[in-house]
Formats: sequence, structure tokens, C-alpha cells
Amino acid sequence: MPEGPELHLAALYVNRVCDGLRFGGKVEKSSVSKNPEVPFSCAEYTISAVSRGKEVKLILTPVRGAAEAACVVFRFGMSGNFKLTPEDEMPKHAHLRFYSLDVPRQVLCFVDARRFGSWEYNGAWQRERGPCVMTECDKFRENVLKHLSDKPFDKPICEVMLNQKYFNGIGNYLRSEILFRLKIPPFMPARTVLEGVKNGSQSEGLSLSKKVKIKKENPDFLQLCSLVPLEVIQLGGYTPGSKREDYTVLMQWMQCYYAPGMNNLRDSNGRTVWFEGEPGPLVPKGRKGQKKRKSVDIKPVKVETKATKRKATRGKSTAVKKECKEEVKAEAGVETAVKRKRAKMADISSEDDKVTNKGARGKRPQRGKKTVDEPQVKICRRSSHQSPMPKTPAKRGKSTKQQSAEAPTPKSRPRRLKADVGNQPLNSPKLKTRRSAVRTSKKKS
DNA sequence: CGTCCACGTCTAC
DNA sequence: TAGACCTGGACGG
Repeated sequence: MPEGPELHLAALYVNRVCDGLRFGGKVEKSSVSKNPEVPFSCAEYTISAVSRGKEVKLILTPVRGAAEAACVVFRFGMSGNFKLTPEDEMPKHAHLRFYSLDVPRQVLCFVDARRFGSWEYNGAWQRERGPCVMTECDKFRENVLKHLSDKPFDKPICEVMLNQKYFNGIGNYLRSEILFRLKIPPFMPARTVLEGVKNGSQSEGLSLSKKVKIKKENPDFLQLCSLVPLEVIQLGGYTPGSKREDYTVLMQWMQCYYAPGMNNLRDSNGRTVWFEGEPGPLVPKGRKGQKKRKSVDIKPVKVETKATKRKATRGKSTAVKKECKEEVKAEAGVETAVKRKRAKMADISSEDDKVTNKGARGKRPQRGKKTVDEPQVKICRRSSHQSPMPKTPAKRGKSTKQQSAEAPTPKSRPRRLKADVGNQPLNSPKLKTRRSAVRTSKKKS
């Protein structure tokens, strides 16, 4: 879960669940973690939290006595989070544990399956990280505009957005969502995009109040870097670590990341960027080392994924690979094959409809018609899943002819279509995977 | 069973 | 600018 909003929500979570709780004794580290011990020990202390960008600071405050207050600064890596549980329900991968004085004891755990997360005892916010995009909007903006002549801004905007020196809190899904709102091609040179922001291209010669109004209604790129993450924080029902976590809310909120109909490419660091329309001029060329693309090759009638495609491409010349890459762009065109493919998908989806709850189907937003300040709740159904960031693309409200008719020009699809459990009661015995649906449909035909 | 992929840094060549 | 660092879910065979 961990981009800026998730870190912020984690801090809110800690403050909520630890409110009024007393902790005591030693802080325990799992033996497997390579992070440092936290040599804090105190008979009685409280825990609170603050976040800044992609860091969270836990503050340990002794209740009485001479002990000094301490803190631990966390980074979440790809899978970090906090969770308060009864001691006997400690989750797997709980790498740092703060014990409460309750009977039975409770534990505030730093849970991190992949162990990319880190912490520092009595550490400070990392010096190299810029101001928080969500909680220090003005400083954040200033820090970017002040450094436009720096070298990093030679790069594509999508890559600079992951540079925490300037965009502390933005991560891979946020960059796609933000660029999507303004339809900025991800591989536009960052400086070009930001010079436009600096010059406030929108409202020459208007009265101040008009300017303010326009600013509010049409947030520029840097404002969106604050507003879009703030939207995520505002999403109801989305509370990481709690029992009430409901990640479907986040998935439904996403308009671009892993969304059907969106394009994707690898940036020069091998990270997948999702976008609509043109990629922009600085697309990494088919250099070796570039990771494989993820969208689906549409031509074959049989359901073929990029993965299989890639396998077929493996070992071929760079030129051939490049050609394949060009295909991604070519997919922009709606050819017969695409139609056939989509029709097939529609059939499959209808098939799904027989076993799943129809729920929000057909209520997908119209892509490409949104305005930037449009309210959030886009109904773009994805599967419910334990993680807001499923390992594989959550299948979204793909279903149906209606979708194909609506979506202007779907160019690529998520490579994988995971189990279609969307809107399906989680324990339903009838739960049917996308894959099995495909099989069934094949048998029939 | 094996392969691919994932919300992020880090550091070594 | 490759990898390394990790686990685990989805999918393909």
C-alpha cells in the first residue's frame, strides 16, 4: 500500500488505535529483519505517529519518570504497514513489535512481508527527501519550481515524479493517476510540463478573483500532485491495517493505473507507467535491459497475454523486440482484430455475469470526458482483493458491450485477468475465476 | 511446478 | 543503469 496516502493513513491509524493505550517494556525485533534493534525500554509509554511523504515517524512518549521520549522513522518499502492486534494473533512478518500493558496484551506491529521497509531509531526525516506533497503543499511546489533547471528535470515527467527529492509521497499508481487527469503524456520532458505550470499558462489578464476561481476549478499539475493523494486519504472505508479495510474503494477510485483500455510502458527504470493516449517524445527506445511490456497482444483470437507473447519474442533480435514495442502503439488503432478480441472479452464477461453479482456493471465512467476537479467516486469496478495493489491487475468493470461502445479506443489491457471475484461475496462457493470462465467459454464454442 | 509481477529504495559496476 | 533485496498471488503448463 505504500505511497504517500497510505503512509499518512497508517499514521492516522496508529493515532486512532493507540489513543489511550499504554505500552511498556522492550521493543522487539524479529530475528529475520536486518533493520536495527530499537533499544527503547520504558515501564509505561504512549505511541503516536506523524507522516511526511513516504515516511512515518512513531513517537514514543514515557508517561512518567525520567525516560526520554524517542522516535522511530519508518519507510514502508513495497509492503510495509502497521497493525495493532492481540498478542496471540500477531500476523506473519511482524518485524517490529510494541507491546501494550493490557491484559491480554496487544501489539502494535510493523508488518512487512517483503522486508524492503526500513526503520531508524531516533532518526530524522531523510534529508534528501523533499517536502511532503500532501501536508506541505506550498513548500513542495516551491521546491519543484525552484529547481527546474536541475538535471533531473531533463527526464520524462513520469520518471521525475518518482524522484522523492522533489515529489516526496508520489509513487507508481499516483503518477499515472495524476498525469491521466491532465492527459499529460508520461514521457513529456519534465521541464516542459513544469515551465507551463510556472508560467501559469491559464489565466492571462484576468482579475485576481477570476484567476483564483480558475485556479481552484482547474488545478495545475503541481496542485494535482497534492490533491490527488489527498483524494485517496479522503476515501471512505479505506483504512489500512484495520479490520475494516476495504481496498476495493481504492481500486474503484483509480481511473488509469491497471485500468482496462489504458496503455502501459516501462520507464527507463523498468517501472510500469500507465497512461491514456500518446506516450510522449522521451519514450525509452528499445534498449536492451528494458523490461517487457505488459499489455496484451490483441491479434490472436485465442486469449494470449503479453507474457506468452514475450516468451515467443525472447531471444529474438532487438529489432524484432522493437517491432513488438511498436505494436503497443499500433494497438491504438481499432482494427478488426481488436474488435473481435473485445467482443470475445465481452462474451466472457457476460459469462461471468451468470455467476457473479452484477452489481455496478455498466456504470463505468466515460473515459476521457472527465474534468480534473470532478468528484472522485468513479465507478470502475475491480475485483475485491486483500490488497489495494493486487499483485496482478484487478479486473475492472470490463464486461460488456456497453463498455466497448463507451471506451473510446482501448489500446491495451492488463496482461493478466485475475480471478473475477468482484462484487462476489468473498466466501461464495460459486466464486469463479476469470480463467475458468475463459475455459468454460472455450468449451462451449 | 515454474514464471511473472507487485504501492520502493539502495549500492555497486 | 543493472542488479539486489524479498514474499506471495495469479496464471500457465
